[in-house]
Amino acid sequence: MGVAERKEREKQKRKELIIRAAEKVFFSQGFERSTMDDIAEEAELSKGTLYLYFKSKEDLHISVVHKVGSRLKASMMGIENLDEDAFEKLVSMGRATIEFANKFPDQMKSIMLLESFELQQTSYSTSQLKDVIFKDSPVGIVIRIVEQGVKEKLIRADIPAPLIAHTLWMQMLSVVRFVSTKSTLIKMLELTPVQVYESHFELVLNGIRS
Amino acid sequence: MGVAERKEREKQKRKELIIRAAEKVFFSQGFERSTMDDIAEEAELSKGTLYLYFKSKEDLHISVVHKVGSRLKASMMGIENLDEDAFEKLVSMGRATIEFANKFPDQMKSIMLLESFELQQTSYSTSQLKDVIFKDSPVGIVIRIVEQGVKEKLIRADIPAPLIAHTLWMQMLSVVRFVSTKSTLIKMLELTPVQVYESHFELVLNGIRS
DNA sequence: TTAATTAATGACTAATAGTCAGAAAATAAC
DNA sequence: GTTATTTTCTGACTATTAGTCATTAATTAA
Repeated sequence: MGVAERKEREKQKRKELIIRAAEKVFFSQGFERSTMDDIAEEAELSKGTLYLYFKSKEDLHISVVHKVGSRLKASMMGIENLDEDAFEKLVSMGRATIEFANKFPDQMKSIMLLESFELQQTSYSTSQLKDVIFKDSPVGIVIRIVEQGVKEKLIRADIPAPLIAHTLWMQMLSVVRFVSTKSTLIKMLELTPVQVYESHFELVLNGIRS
Repeated sequence: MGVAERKEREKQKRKELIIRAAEKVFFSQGFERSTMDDIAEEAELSKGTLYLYFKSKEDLHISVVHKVGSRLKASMMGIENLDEDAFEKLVSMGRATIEFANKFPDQMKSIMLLESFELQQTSYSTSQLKDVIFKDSPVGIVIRIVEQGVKEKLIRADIPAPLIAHTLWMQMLSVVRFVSTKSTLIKMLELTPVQVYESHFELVLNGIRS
């Protein structure tokens, strides 16, 4: 009798529904401004019900950001299989990230916020940790591209590939953060975001060249 | 008659007193957990008085973080005048930052948070902006060191020095953030924080070498 | 000494995250 | 088909706390 299974599926559906409603509310009003009542109304459920599926507003927020993160990752999945060398792929991934940040600035900010916070407070087992890091974040892809680059003798082999990959990803996030938070400064320096990004690629790729 | 001046000084003193009290409370309980009543009690003032000096909890928070930021900067002031070449100075500044982050992890986190947020929401005039960026953040020092490096022909001249400097500083913050938020991951990769930092210096300085 | 100005207070309001006893709906038992 | 049991949902309620403001106290000027 598949009743339990169906209920399980329905539960998951409700959860998704709530996440969708919360995403809508969070990104239209901002996290702080959004109340659980707003989200409940958007989801056409009562507030109490939200707490059956998420233990707190913060918990719901994390689910939303995870969802956004996996969307960014999805937008990059194609790049790994292109017929390009490692450097070209890394630049393509960078450009995809920039494009995402331009199209969905708030979503990008939330991803960066997640990357800054999550692991310090939550405690995962080692195996769960792998999932968390590699499921939503694009860093898993970057690692494989760096490994490809080491094989191609394009990227230096004296530093472990995963470390290079994480460094690249952090640096990518930091330049996106810079452009989005310091745009006034960039104008003041008589630069454009494009110049900042291009210099970033130039500096960073020069650093990892073998 | 210097009454107005004395009063002005006393006002400033009160403000400092409140900032000190708030710093104590914020860093012992965390920002979210700290209530304005806690801070008022620590400052031996009533809550209403806090609002005579700061327009909101967030405003007070920003003042506290600015103070912490200028302390980090102060700990670096000496380096600029050492008898070292630009690369050595940059590494020294990096190490000073790491040391600060190890000694005062919460304070460092708050600085990183400030660097992510501030400018997007507040609106300064161009001249004020310069102050905000260069008064508390160590980036002003980094710019001068990079300029020295360009003169010494150690650092590439094809990218504007301020842009290189900002990139370096962002990257420094991002590696500190990485080490502090992803320590479990670093262990998983069988690495140590020291290795992560050393690779960072190696990659980054290699990138800017002329 | 009195008037006027400035600073400080803390009881009060408004907003909202999270709870929980009871209602409603779905499922199982007979 | 009816009743009992389990699951899901509800929204009124509580607790907390940021921020306000009428009142009081202290300081300065007249």
